[in-house]
Amino acid sequence: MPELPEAETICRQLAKQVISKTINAIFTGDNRILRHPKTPASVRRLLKGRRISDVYRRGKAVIILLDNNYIMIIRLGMSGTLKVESAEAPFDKHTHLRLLLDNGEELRFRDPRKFGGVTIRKGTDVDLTPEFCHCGPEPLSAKYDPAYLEKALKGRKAQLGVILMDQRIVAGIGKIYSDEICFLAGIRPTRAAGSLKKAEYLALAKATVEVIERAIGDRGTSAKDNVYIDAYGLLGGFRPAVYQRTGEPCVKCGEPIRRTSLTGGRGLHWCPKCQK
DNA sequence: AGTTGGACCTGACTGC
DNA sequence: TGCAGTCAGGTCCAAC
Repeated sequence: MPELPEAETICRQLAKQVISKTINAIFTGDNRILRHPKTPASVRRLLKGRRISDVYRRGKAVIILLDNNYIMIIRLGMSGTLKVESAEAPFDKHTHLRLLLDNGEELRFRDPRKFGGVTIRKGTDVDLTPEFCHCGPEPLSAKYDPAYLEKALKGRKAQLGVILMDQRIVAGIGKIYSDEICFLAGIRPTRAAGSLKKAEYLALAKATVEVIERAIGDRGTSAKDNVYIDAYGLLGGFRPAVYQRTGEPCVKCGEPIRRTSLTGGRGLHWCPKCQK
């Protein structure tokens, strides 16, 4: 499922293909993925004839900046993909948005599970939009350091593994990397987030940066039942140490990986020996 | 305010 | 073989 490294990979690939292209036509599929505005007519009005001036990432979202000072926010949900293809290439029923570019190619948003969506807002600063005005710092920014973490997590009783996925605390982390960061930091994701010692906040901050940088280097993660592919249709190369490895031996000590259930079939994965 | 848990959605998988 | 049931999870929302 696309988290920060997956979204970053897609952004870097898309940037090369769509920046400075003009959107000549807009075709929609299932309109439920249109979050704001909600109608195809409004989306067409805002996008038609616009030139794409930039593509970048914020958290897990792909941000497309338009020359009319509007921002398109594309959330990939858990099964969303973005691809540039020839307008002649076939597309299936899960392709919900197609933007025809002036070079005869189409930027296509496909999302079978429809957890993703497209939002268009006025402005040039995504952090001022309702979608991101409460979003936490990027984990690879200077703002995200041990002192920030300690302050943000102080007094919090929720499990660390859950808090790390809270986009208001830190942007871009989901299930895979929450598990992986806790493992690398040697801290159980089931611990109350506010119970960490100073050295542990330091370890957590360091582990976050290391895991995210490594995952970006590997172009993201494609887990067992995971449908993530990048903008070139390739699978990610990151191999999780604990995520979805319940019962399998820990890569460091061989102890079977444990899984703690959360609500809705979700779970935290961790090594009972390596993580305290 | 912080925390918990259900709903959304569908392909892939499991079990009878 | 076929069909019902289960699982996965990002985000939003309701309820304690």
